Amino acid sequence: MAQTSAAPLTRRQKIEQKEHALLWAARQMFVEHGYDGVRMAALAKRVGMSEGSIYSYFSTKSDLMQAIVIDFWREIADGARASVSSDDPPFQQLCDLAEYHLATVIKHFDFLDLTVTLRRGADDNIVSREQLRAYTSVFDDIFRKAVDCGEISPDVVMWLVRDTFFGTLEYSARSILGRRTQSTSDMTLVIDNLLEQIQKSYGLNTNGAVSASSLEERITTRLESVADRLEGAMTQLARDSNLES
Amino acid sequence: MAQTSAAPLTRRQKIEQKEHALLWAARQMFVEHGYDGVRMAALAKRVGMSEGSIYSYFSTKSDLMQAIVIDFWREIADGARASVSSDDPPFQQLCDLAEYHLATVIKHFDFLDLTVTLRRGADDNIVSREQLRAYTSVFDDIFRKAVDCGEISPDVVMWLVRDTFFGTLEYSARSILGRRTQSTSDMTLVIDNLLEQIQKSYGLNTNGAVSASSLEERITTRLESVADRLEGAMTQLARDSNLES
Amino acid sequence: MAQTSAAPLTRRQKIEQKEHALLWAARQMFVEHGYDGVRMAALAKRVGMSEGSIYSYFSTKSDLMQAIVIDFWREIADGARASVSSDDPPFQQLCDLAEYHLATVIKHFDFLDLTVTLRRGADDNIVSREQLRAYTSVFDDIFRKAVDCGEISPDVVMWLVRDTFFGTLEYSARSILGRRTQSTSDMTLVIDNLLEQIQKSYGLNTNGAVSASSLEERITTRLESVADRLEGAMTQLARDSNLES
Amino acid sequence: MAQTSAAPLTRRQKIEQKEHALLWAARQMFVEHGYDGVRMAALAKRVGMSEGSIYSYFSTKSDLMQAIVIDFWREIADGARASVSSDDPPFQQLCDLAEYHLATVIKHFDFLDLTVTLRRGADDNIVSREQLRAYTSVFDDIFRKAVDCGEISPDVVMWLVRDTFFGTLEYSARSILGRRTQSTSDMTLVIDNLLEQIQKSYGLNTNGAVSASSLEERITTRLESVADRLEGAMTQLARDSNLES
DNA sequence: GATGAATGAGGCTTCATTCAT
DNA sequence: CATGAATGAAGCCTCATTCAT
Repeated sequence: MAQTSAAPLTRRQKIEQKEHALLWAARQMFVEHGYDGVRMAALAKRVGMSEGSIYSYFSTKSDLMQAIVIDFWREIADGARASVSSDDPPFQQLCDLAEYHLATVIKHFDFLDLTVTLRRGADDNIVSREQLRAYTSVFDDIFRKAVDCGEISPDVVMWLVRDTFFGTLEYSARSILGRRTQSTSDMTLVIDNLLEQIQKSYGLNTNGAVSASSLEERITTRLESVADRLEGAMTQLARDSNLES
Repeated sequence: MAQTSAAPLTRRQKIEQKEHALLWAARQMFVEHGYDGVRMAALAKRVGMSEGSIYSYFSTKSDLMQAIVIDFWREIADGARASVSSDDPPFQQLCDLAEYHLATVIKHFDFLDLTVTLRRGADDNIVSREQLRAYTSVFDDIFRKAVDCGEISPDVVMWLVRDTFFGTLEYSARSILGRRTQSTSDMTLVIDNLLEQIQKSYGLNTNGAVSASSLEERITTRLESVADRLEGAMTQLARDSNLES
Repeated sequence: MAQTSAAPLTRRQKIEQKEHALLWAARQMFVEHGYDGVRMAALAKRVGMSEGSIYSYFSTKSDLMQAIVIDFWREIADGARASVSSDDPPFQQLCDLAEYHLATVIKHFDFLDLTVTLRRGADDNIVSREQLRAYTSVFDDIFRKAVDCGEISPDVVMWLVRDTFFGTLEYSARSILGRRTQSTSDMTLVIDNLLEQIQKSYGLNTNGAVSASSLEERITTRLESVADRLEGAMTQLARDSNLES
Repeated sequence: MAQTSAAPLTRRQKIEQKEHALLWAARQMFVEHGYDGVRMAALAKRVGMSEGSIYSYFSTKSDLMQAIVIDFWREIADGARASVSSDDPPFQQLCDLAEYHLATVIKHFDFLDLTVTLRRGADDNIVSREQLRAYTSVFDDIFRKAVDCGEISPDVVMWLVRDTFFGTLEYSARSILGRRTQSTSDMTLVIDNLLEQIQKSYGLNTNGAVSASSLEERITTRLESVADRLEGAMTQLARDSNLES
């Protein structure tokens, strides 16, 4: 805003602009033709650069891809966070997140597919697990809040629900895309069904079976949470040690 | 019949034997290095054939891959069918199927991943959707029986449950594999949780058999899981430390 | 005739029969697909032999081709000799030979072309010059007789006439084949023209026999030719118009 | 302009220079070893490029060959036109053309042979008939002029003479090359003989036999010429009609 | 003898990356 | 700094010929 319309910020800005164009064009091409289906020469022509220039932005085809993927995940992670309003009750937030996730997976299916494809790049792991974790943490935060609010029983194992949540949505997305026509009502159906299930199975306000969980149960749950933290700490420790070498 | 057990079945049998060996070796290599990562020359050397010979069995690298995938799906579809005994009540069958599926997905994760990768093979669709349908039909059959038996409400939309079923299991498999160590108790946890959810959400008799599983039993399972993970993390830590030397 | 109908002359005869079938099938395939376009495997299937068997008749693909070519040349050389009756005056014989040659070149053009192709087989000269000489000797014999008879001046250089003779006919064949439609009157035209030229240029008796052919006869021939060509052009035009639909 | 004569014309010129070298080297090798006998690797080494570089000039081995052939025909067609001086009487021009053609065919015999070989390239017609027509048109032009000048009888069918002309020369070239030694006197002999024949058979100024052609003869000839034009017009019409679709 | 599976040496072509201009 | 021609290492596949059965 401090910048008047005609003021050309040569240098840095121009460069970032080009990098952006490059990333965007590359992303489209990768989705369309697959990683191996894109030739650097074709990409260069598409963005109006020379092949050599691309290499001044990203030193490798694989690097370029990685940058795209990172951007993508940051983008949809932000979207996920934005899709829920922290004022709503956690359950509503979960519902919003589900809606966002399903819609996103369907919209960017090809790209996600490509992403998966590249988790197998033998030599160089283009897509890391970190990016995924950043995304799922949105769910985790809401979930923990739900527990705090008493909407969900504290002895529910989070990862079980998380896996059900994302697993069901992802598979449903594939299933929906497999059909001839994608009706939004199918999406609504999936989300309602999923949330209802979670509500019935783990919710507190219903007089469900889970509420009968005994004291012992709670004890083990706590133990588990301790184990979680311990494990996390240890893993971190191990990783740090490795990186030093 | 004129031929005793140990007799050499010249000609045809020998060839089938070789084809089998070829398929097997190729499968291993594809899983290990990915489709594009496998060079026909390397494969030839691995099975002890010449490059040219491979082409008398499969006229194309892509053909070979396709044969492998078809075999694989037939194999696990058969396994799925065999994993359930039709005498059991449908819910038990679903439980058995879940167990089989989760175990299978975990065991053959790399291969399945590869399979997904190839669904994007632009020009030639190496992996068809038919094979998948043949597999999921096992679930459908059981589900329908469950409805007939009155174990599941007749107004439940089958594909919703199917997507939840496979989606949860698949994602859980990824999640489990993502951890340093795979404990069988985690798998049990996932399956119990899934089935319980289905039971609660779609079952007709609320006081179902599964929920009757004794509290002690479940506590034990949880404890085992916690112990497993701690142990795993520690082992991993130790191993990592060693690598530094 | 020494051989009764049902008497199977096993061994030698059967073999020669097979060799004949092989040569014939190979010839057809070579003409159709060119030397390099024929795979020994395909040939084997076509004649109903195994690949290995072929090699017991001809130790090399190139050998096989050579045998075919030799047979071919012997065949048409015999045909050439048969096309002229030694009772006729030499000039008439030359005329018959020309007719035979032009017809033969047109009929077997593809094969002759193939033959030429192989004269360039760098390492192994599949088609030798001997075969050609055996063929052209038919011309030479007649020519010499013509000189002896006094029909042709003794101081004419034979090879000059021979080259004119075969050269004109071969090129004309190409030229005729290049047209949309092949009319026989074109062939007659070419032959008459050629012989008349030879007559005029090298003949001794100016008022030779050929020139004695009645005027009416020649006019008729010309008219036929004109009609043929007009008809051909029209047919072609009609056909082309149809293709537009 | 700022660039002196000897200055290096970087970029484009250098490339064209390389392309030229490539074409030339390839031509030599193709003539020497035949189309299939030339390996791209060997060619690359010969011109001092890398294999890959060749493909940035010609996207295919076949393309390369085609370019060579086109160049060749343009070259000799130009040569043919240059070999005759339009000031000379047509007959002299024909004589010069014959000399040029015979010398050219002998000089480039191997290449022409190769050219013929490739007219049979099953899938892709490497050598088109157009190129040949462009060449023979030189003859046609002179011939028509000769008719106009009254050197040749107007009722002579042009293609008959054309076929005799080129056919005789080509065959003679083969014949001369077949001999141990190529004497120029043989070439002179062939040309003199050919021209004399044409002179005697079709020339007007001699009191040859042709001049005796009766009135009827002339009538048919005229008819023929009419047919020629009609045919030409029709063919053209047909071609045009097709191109419209 | 007949068979046809096996061989294995290349052939053409592609393409990420570099580097002289 | 940008350019884009050059590189060159493989990759997949073909096919005449052999030889164990």
